[in-house]
Amino acid sequence: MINIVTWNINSINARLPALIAYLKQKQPDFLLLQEIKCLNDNFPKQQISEIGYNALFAGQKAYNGVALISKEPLSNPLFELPNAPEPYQARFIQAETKQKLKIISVYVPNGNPPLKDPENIEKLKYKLSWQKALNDYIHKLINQNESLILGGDFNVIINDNDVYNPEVYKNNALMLPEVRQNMQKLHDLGMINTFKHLHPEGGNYSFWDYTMGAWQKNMGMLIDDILISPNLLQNLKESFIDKQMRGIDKPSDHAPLWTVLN
DNA sequence: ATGGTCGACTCTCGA
Repeated sequence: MINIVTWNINSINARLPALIAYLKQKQPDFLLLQEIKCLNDNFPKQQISEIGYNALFAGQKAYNGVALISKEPLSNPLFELPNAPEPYQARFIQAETKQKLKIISVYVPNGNPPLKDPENIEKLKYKLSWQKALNDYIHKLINQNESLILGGDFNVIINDNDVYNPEVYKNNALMLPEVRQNMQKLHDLGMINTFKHLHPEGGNYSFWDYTMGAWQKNMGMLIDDILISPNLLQNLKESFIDKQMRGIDKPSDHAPLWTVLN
């Protein structure tokens, strides 16, 4: 059994006690983090290694940042998405397990605010370019018959039933048709969205905004996903969202999403 | 109950 977890932690240093307690208690094999929001020099590698975990990370100042936390040491790290748009942002990290699984943590650009003012269209364009670069890269790996675990915050509400009120978000960069089409491309390449494959009914969320009492009112959305390559589908056991982590003191606005393979 | 999101950073931006 292999447990893979993705969690947008919204600052690894603000969340460090919760992270350490979570690793100690739940013992995932692989934890994919997003929005660590620190420079590499400020990554808490000592505290993580003290509890028996390895860490690879791609950080930057103040924003973004991704990491791979693992029980086994990982090899062949890649810290940049090939052909990603300029300027560089820390949104991609990949490494390999002993069994030659490629594990990838991504923080896809948010892209808001959409349209309206011309200056801000740049964020949406950056998102679309980044998604295309990811799709091209995954396409290449699938053609090479690699075994892939691709997890992270994709910043896409895939279906209308993945958000409490789709009307509110219909012009939002998380739901725009071209953004959804780029996400659909991963599916068309054969990648399987583990949670949605096992729970197609909708109404399950991984993110609740800090504002509006969104958590208390269950005004959430599903934007965190773990995708696996088609050659791993036979091993897919279960997937679930660990909602209780959104209810802790000083929570991230995202809950961890788990996938179990055998 | 006189509030109302959070985190990083220099005070405003990004989510």
